[in-house]
Amino acid sequence: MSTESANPRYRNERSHKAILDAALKLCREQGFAKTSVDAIAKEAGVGKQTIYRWWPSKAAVLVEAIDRQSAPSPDFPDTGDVLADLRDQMVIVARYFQAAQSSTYREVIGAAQSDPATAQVVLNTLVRPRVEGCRNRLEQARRQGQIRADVVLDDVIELIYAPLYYRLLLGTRPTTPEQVEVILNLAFDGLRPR
Amino acid sequence: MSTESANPRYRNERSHKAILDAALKLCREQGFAKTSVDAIAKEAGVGKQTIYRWWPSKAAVLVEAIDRQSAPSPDFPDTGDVLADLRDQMVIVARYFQAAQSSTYREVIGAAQSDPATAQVVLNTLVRPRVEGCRNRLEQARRQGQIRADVVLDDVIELIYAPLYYRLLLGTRPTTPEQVEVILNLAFDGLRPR
Amino acid sequence: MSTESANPRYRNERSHKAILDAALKLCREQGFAKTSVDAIAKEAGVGKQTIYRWWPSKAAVLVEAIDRQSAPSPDFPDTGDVLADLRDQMVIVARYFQAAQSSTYREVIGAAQSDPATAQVVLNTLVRPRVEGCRNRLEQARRQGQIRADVVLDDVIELIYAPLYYRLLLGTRPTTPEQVEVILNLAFDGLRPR
Amino acid sequence: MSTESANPRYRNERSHKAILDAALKLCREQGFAKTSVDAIAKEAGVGKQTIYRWWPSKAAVLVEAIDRQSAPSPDFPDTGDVLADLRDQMVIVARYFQAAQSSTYREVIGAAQSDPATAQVVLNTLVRPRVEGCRNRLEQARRQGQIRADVVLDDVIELIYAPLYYRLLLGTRPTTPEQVEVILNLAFDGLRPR
DNA sequence: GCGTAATCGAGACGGTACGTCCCGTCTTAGA
DNA sequence: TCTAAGACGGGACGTACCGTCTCGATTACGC
Repeated sequence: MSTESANPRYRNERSHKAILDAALKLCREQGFAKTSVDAIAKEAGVGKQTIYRWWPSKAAVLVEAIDRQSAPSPDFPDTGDVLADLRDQMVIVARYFQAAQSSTYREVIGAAQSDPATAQVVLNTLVRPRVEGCRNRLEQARRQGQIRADVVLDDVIELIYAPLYYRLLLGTRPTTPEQVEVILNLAFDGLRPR
Repeated sequence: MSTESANPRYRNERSHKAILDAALKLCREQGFAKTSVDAIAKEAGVGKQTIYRWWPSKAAVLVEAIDRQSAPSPDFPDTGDVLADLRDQMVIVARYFQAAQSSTYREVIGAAQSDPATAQVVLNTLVRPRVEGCRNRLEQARRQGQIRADVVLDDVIELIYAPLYYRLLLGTRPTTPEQVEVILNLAFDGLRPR
Repeated sequence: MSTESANPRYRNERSHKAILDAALKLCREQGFAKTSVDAIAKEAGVGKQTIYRWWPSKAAVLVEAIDRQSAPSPDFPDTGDVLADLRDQMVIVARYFQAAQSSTYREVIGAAQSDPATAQVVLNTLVRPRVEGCRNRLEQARRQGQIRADVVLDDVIELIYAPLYYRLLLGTRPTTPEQVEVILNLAFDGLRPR
Repeated sequence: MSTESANPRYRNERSHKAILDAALKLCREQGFAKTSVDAIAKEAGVGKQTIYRWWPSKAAVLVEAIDRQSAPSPDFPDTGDVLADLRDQMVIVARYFQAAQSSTYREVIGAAQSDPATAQVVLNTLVRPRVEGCRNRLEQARRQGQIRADVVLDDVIELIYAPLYYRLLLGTRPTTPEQVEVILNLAFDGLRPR
């Protein structure tokens, strides 16, 4: 880990951008695991130290790059119909998980399993802000009586988003827009026979 | 990858067991990522070649070890009450995910994100057999009218197990028996206000 | 190498002194090889650029520092007895070579083996002026008939001083006042049996 | 430094030879200081670890290479005339010091100034065996009355060889066959006027 | 005493090399 | 004949310094 002082006053923005771009490009071409910090530095025309000065690990670089340039926006639609809004947003996520670029995201989450620092930054940078957006939207829906009043919203979020992550990370089946329909159907109407 | 012929006729069972034990022990002590094949071989008192002869990677060793000695059994209880049986089994899973030993499982799933071969073996050895047990139990429940007739069972399985994996792999909150209650409540009764 | 104009008019004497002191101090504490320019700059409370502005290399800094503050004076005693004067001066050198501080001198000569610029500055700053003093003294001695008339003085200087450097740089034996006696005895009387 | 066990039983002689050759070649081409261990490994078609397994440093590799393939033999001629034998052997040394290949030797001695381990290996491998040969020859000469009976032989060796090293390492003048004549003349006949 | 220009401390930068770790394969000697 | 031990070629790691550069801030000179 770096022992640098890293005063952001002196940060070179050109290099910063070049590193994020190079990291994403190399991961797209050969995967996160086969992308070395050396290679990112070389591709970005940057010294390796410059990477270690500003990020604690390769994974941290990619979390930032994914957050800025790859992952779906944390903004949540609001048309008044929570079911429709959830469907729209989840379909975006499902399509992102299906797309080639999501494999970097997948690998970064993989790396987080062995490195608490990476897990933190994944959670805080990639997951939390997007959960936040969803929670706000659900809060309003609950106020408007579109969902049960007695639920804990984070439980709801997990219930409907977790199946997408499950497929992404366990690779059981691809995530599809149809899956989103199924999830929302089951989640809203329940499993109990009527 | 090994190019050995690996005739199981010559397989030394003492070494086989020693390798699985050593692998689990070292992962418990220092994590999967910091456990090298060299170290497993040394700990098991075995040549490195012996490991590569029978498994394609460190992860594959641990998949087998976890399946045999660590993960919850694929057998599913059947008391006639599907909700109670699900709860019982899911609580076992939740407790396993909370326990220290699950971190090896977690890291192996992490490693699978960057290695399709590992992903395959995780899916086939660890996930599928346990999903199978659950699917059989749900099938009977559906026949008995305890859950809706129109659901696809794998979708149901994902709906209720995915939140446990979500917490395990994203680290949002610990998995607890209480979470199991919440999940089953939401999943069976639905989010829609009555 | 610096491309600065480095007009000495603007030279900050406080910094100049601080750099020489810091360099010597760090070399004393941890050796020349482990002393980095960064460390000298930090120790001296000076920017790195300030060092590179006035010296072409770390070695050059230390040559100046040694010349000013560490090495024996280039002045040569003259009592009329050349043998006694040589002995006195050589004993000073021998003692200096034995002292801890000489290890910086030793390492600088070592660095000069790989860098012609350093070799030049060592020769011109540290060696030549001291050889000069010795040559003048020998010249007078020869005029007074205290040594053979047909010798080339630089050959004599090498003959008697080289053994001290030999021990210093090859580390065969420590340089001692006794060694000085032996050298002068052999050099003046010759090896041939009488 | 290596923590390997380095059991010579398993040493690959082809690699051993390739490393020594590559090291000498690169030092000849670009100097010892600019020759990196990486470069030697690449040139030799060898992993870097294989170098660190058998030698503690780049300098140690070159000491062995120089001893085997570059430096004058430790064998000392014996024609019965010690002065002639010394002259012959010293001329070989003087010529070696003048030749381009000696610059590697020079730089290795330079590196030894900053690293006691290298100093040891230079002394034991390169210097001592050659001094030994000379001492034996001088011993015989003394027995035969060709040199004074009261001298310590190592002092004599230093007296006559040190000037060659002095010129080599301080770079005052090139070492030449003529210098050898001068040294022997001064050393045998002494500085005192007759 | 004022404006300009060079120096100053600080430290980021593109690079090179370091010495270590581990990979997966190959070799050796001995049971 | 198979195994443990471990050497091998190779690649990546994270660190230490190199010598240059870019910042504002300070300092010293000539007008």
